[in-house]
Amino acid sequence: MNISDFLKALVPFTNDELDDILKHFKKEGFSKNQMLVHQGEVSKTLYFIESGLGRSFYLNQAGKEITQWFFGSGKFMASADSFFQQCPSLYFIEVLEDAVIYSITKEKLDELFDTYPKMEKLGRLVSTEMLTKVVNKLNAIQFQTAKERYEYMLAEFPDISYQVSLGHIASYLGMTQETLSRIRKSNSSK
Amino acid sequence: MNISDFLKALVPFTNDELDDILKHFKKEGFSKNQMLVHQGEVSKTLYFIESGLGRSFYLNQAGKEITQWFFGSGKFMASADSFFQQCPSLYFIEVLEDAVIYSITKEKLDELFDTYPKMEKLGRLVSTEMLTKVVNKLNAIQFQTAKERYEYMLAEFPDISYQVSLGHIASYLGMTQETLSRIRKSNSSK
DNA sequence: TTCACTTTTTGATATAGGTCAAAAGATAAT
DNA sequence: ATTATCTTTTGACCTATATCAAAAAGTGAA
Repeated sequence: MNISDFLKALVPFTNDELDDILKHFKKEGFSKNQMLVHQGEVSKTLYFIESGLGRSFYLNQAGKEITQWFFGSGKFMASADSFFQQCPSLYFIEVLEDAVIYSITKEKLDELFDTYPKMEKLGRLVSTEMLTKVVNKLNAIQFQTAKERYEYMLAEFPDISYQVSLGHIASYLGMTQETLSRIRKSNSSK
Repeated sequence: MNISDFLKALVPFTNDELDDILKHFKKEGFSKNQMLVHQGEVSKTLYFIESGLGRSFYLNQAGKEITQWFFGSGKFMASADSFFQQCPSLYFIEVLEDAVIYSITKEKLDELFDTYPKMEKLGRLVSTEMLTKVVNKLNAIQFQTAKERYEYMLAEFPDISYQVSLGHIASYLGMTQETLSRIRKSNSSK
């Protein structure tokens, strides 16, 4: 999804405003497996995925990668804690499928917030929407069986469920890949 | 914590602005066990807790109350999904300790957003902060043992951990009250 | 096409934490 | 004070899912 369509859908920007806003973004292609943010660094960049797929993940005590979130096309992507609070990132951000991405620095975004009250509104809408999604995932994770969690994933992110490796999905859903493999098997035999 | 101190700490409102903004809120006392929002209703009200304590919870399939969030003094409280998306609330909002609460309707809040760009900023800051907290809880719930989750709660909400019943805390942390009771016992014997 | 490497599947076993039931301890109302 | 009600603790047992190990399937480069 195109970034200007996305912006216009949320807040009624004029074309002049949109032009100026888009000037602050940089459009770039990234290829599969590129790492956009590393754990421990302070991330200064917010990404918007026009096409492609990304994820955030961290390394647990055992050194295993734990996927924390998937970012599909038409979504903003960031190491939220690091970008918004300007603290060292707990997460890596990785491109999973070749992607076309718009990016903007924190400074430029803050400029936009100062210039356009409508941008503040956009920021507020995007974060409340994200908040709702995280709360949904939290409820799914907290009170559902492994199988129900996988079904939640299929319902909420149908596209992603088929593009991404079993291990990434399993860690995202808080289960081992063995368990997810068994769930898939039992589902397919019905 | 006082609402005007809270607002001023986040965004530099002038005194005139603050006066006008506060006029849109209503100050009220509520007593323990009062229910402010019921599951299924569309909530039109955002609350700010000056003193006291509240929680959101829902009933699971078995009809058991599952605490979803605690709201301490100096925080905004709402059934976020219902208030922001104006959909039927998945949650109840209940007062747990006698409270002094400021409330504002969605209409009046939207008026404020339209009048004061600074209010948009406030809204954005409050939701990103909330987002960060929910993400933290999600990580705690998803990858920690019951005991670690309780320790996360003690660290993140030390005050609440002692004011609230065992059962409420247990469901908040995604475990049974029996398990939490055993954890507390094993902690105290060390 | 073959070899190296990664991902997924399968099997056997272990365990954290759930469930159920009942006792003990608090709290509140008459 | 006494009874009723609610909350917490304790014990016995069970189950979903983790862990460990190895086989099988898939992918890609030379």
